[in-house]
Amino acid sequence: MPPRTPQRLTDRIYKELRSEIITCKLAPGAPLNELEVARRFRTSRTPIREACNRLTHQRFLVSVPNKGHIVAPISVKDILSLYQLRFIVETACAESAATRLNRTEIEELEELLSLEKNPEEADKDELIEMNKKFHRRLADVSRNERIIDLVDLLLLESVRLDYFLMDYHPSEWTTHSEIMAALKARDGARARLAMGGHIQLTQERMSKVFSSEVGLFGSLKADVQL
Amino acid sequence: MPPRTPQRLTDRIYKELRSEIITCKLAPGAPLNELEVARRFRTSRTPIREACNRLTHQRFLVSVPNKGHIVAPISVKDILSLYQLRFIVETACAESAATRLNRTEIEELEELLSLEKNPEEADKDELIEMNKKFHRRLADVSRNERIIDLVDLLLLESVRLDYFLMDYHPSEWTTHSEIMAALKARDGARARLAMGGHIQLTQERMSKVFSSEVGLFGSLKADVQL
DNA sequence: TGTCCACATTTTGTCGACAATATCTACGAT
DNA sequence: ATCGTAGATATTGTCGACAAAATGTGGACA
Repeated sequence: MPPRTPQRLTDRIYKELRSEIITCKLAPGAPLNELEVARRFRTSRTPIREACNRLTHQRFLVSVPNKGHIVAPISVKDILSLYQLRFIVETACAESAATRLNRTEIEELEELLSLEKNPEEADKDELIEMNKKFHRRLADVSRNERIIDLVDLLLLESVRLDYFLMDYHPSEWTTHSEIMAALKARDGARARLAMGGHIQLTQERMSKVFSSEVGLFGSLKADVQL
Repeated sequence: MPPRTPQRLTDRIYKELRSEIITCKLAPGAPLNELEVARRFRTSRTPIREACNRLTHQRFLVSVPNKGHIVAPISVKDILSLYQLRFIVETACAESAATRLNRTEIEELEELLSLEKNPEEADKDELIEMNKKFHRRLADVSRNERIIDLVDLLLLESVRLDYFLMDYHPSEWTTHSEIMAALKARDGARARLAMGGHIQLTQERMSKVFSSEVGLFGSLKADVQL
């Protein structure tokens, strides 16, 4: 039998739209017309609607009943709440991972991070992807599907921020070396602290860049709420 | 103008179905036929489908493409993962709430808990509702919509467990007095510990009752995975 | 000139029908 | 007798059309 060709339109469109939102090909705040999207994908509105519903519940879209959808705006408040939740969940993941990772898994993680040995000359898209995978794998060891799905979603939102701020982004890079060291030392408390520091640092840079650079542009100012 | 009469069918049906699942009027593992539900609500399948999609993404249903939906089964693994996530998120909420609650809010919480002064003679439904409100309000003070929505969802799932195990449930009641005391003392660390203990205790009781009592019934055994 | 109302337009919400897919059953070949 | 297969059946996936709601526009009237 063929591997996996037949997929639901809904799923295909969902992934496609989500990807466009994450990479900011669909800009934050941009309106999304169902009929228009349907024409673009050459389908009826039904699969579009289902995809939009999913995206709305995952905060990639904002929908007003009987009015329409817009791509979720980005605000400092939003950035803060996102990283606050990541802090809470991922520090817990890091702590438990420290005692549960086996040698092979640790080696895999380290190999993954080899990209950031010289972050200056690495491709930004690759760094973003690597970062996502690293955090994702730490969530994986929880073996808790709820946690994995949650972290996955939060990481996707973070990636969207990465793409959104990429142009303004100074090429600073928050490394994972301290987390890695704590994991190798099998030190849960230290891993928790390292992860907490990592996320907090990332959040501070993100919100700083966002409020200082992006806030200056009038067209985007509407999305900024203090 | 009238307050808010006109509501989307989708929303109405979503809430209705969710409520039936939570109260176990729709039993775990029971199949859900779209056409059947549509006939029951006297609508077309469209609003049903949208409601089912939402319920699936919130883990109230399990859907297999081109096959159908069943009400999400309950397993010990599931109970553990639910309470593990609640532990992570709600301990953080309790800690920050301890320093952020004002006097009025503390009084409101205490009044809410007056029901459990003598839990033996209280109505079980009321206790369940009270418990949900208490945890929900602690999440509220985070002022973080992501956290609030997440806790809300996890609480709804917990309530479903309450209803499911209600018949087998010994009338033990895990009080909130220690949490309340820590909040009144404005002691964040203590509130975190108290909340952690509270959730862990609840989880232990839940999974014990589930595996010992429910596991004995053949019709339900299929849902139990270790 | 400003306000209000009716109508036209646009967009989402719902519907019934049909297509695609999976499951079940009966029949036939070995 | 068993396995495989072809057709029948049931259920979900997709579609195009219509209904309902919200918004925009123009004119009548004070």
